[in-house]
Amino acid sequence: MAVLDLLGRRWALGIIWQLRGDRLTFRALQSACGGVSPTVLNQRLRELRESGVVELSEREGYGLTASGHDLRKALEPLVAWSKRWARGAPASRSLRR
Amino acid sequence: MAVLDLLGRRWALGIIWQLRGDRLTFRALQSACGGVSPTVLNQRLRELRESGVVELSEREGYGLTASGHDLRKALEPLVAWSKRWARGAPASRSLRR
DNA sequence: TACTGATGCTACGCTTTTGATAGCGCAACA
DNA sequence: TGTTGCGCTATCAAAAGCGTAGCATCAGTA
Repeated sequence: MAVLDLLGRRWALGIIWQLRGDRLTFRALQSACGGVSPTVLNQRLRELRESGVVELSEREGYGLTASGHDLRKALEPLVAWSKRWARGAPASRSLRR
Repeated sequence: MAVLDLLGRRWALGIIWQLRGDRLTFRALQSACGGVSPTVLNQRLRELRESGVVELSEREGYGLTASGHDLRKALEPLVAWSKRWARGAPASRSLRR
């Protein structure tokens, strides 16, 4: 299941989720993701671009490809679940780092 | 989006996916995930248990909770997407480590 | 009473990944 | 000619992950 390898890296899911609406510049994306280090952001973006999920246009910045939008749609049940989960399990959010 | 933090760690999605059917013992789960080190597996399992997604029964090993099964269902569109993606983008699977 | 095998899990040392910060090269603009 | 914003890289420290070995416990068995 290669997709779990692609998406099971830190920020990968978040990046896709942040790009669900308008296109974002590198720096906008960086701050939207809570200040990821540019090293990792760039690495993730490279992987996602090589996977055909994310694309960069010079004018408008980063955005999802058609395939990426499909992926974002496939993520929606997950987000719906997470909302239910956040409501139902308030003690569970304390993951120490 | 705390769920992306929980699930955006290595093996987290895979563990949930492996538990979709029967319950598995620690070691069975370990080999089902391609030989994850017990250190990481145990840490992920602890996080997932604290989040109420996975549970351990002494008799039958690890399995999903009701919430965990919901999550697994929410993951199905993602798996469907990944199959399409694997078919359509054969050049994309080469993520260097 | 050992002995055997399976369980969940920890300890250790090392590699890889991620993080924080600074800054480069470039282009548009004033 | 400076300034601003862009994508992105360099560097180094910290955190996460990995591989291996092994512990403690319990059930079955001889």
